[in-house]
Amino acid sequence: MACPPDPAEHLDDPRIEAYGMLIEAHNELHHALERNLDVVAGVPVGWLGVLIRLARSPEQRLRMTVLARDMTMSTSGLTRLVDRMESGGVVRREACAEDRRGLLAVLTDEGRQLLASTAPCHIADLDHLLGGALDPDELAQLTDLLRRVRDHVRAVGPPPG
Amino acid sequence: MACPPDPAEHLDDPRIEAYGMLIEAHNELHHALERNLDVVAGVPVGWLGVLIRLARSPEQRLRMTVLARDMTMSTSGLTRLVDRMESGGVVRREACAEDRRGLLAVLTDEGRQLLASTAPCHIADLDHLLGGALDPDELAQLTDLLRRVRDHVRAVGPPPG
DNA sequence: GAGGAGTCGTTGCAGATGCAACCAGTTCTT
DNA sequence: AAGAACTGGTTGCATCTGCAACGACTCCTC
Repeated sequence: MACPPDPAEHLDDPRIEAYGMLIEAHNELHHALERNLDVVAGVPVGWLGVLIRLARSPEQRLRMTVLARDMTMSTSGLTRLVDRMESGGVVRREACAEDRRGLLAVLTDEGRQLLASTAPCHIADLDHLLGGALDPDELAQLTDLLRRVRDHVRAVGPPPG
Repeated sequence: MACPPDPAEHLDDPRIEAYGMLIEAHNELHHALERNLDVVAGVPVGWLGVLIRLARSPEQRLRMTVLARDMTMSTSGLTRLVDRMESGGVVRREACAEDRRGLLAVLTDEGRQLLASTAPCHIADLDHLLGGALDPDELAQLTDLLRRVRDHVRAVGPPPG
């Protein structure tokens, strides 16, 4: 009930705490993965995200726009990322047959090779970091909760352009 | 069992999926909050993080280093962030009595005021975005799982410098 | 108490990101 | 079928970030 010296009135709100944890868990995990993967393979984690998504897609190719949405980044951000990866030879841009505006990011042989050589390391890191904290059931729970948050936010507000 | 055209062998690993969801939920939420808060108040979300942490601390002040750790960012990143916030008049740097190397980031009256005026909006956004996706029990579950991930990663690997 | 190792915070620098503006191509309207 | 409205992707620009290197200070060791 203090007045001037207590601006922390509603600041222990469970939603604020949840969001804080989301940021902190994300950042800690990101930094740890980035550092390790960079040391052993010299590959940024973002590249893996693209490589994995392409590898999972039919024909190992995806439209720039949908790849940007999948990566939850802006199209301009994805343009630069694909630029770098194309310079690195792991993806290639291909014209889109049905829509002459469109471009497809395509996994190259070199990209498949890079993915094959780094994925085991990435999974081992992830197992070390996530598997060490949560058992498989809890991990599945976490994934489910996060998916629902993601889907709801996507449904409510539009993504960045 | 395909050979050349199936690089997606172990790519549906639950740990990869969990990490992907963490990134996507984080990014979607971050963008949505940022856009809205920027429109209504012109304040970056990162500022709120600092303001909230300071407001919750005794004397509304925190050492730069511990603030950086709390924010899960590098000390150099925090230096610049506090620079900007100090220019904006919402925090102030104070010398540390016990350690003459150290500095304390201190919440100013203006900072308290900014927090008071933006926190309700922030909480409303969060309620809209998180509360719309998860009920209170699930939110608490999510927070708990994320906290365990954060703590484990922190314990295993050192933070960035 | 002198010297070396370690910590605190800042700065130069390079890299990555988003927004706004833009051109090319598509689709809707009339 | 012509023009308006829209979508897909790239670019200029500003911002934010982390790492490495640095000076200031502290603490431990001898």
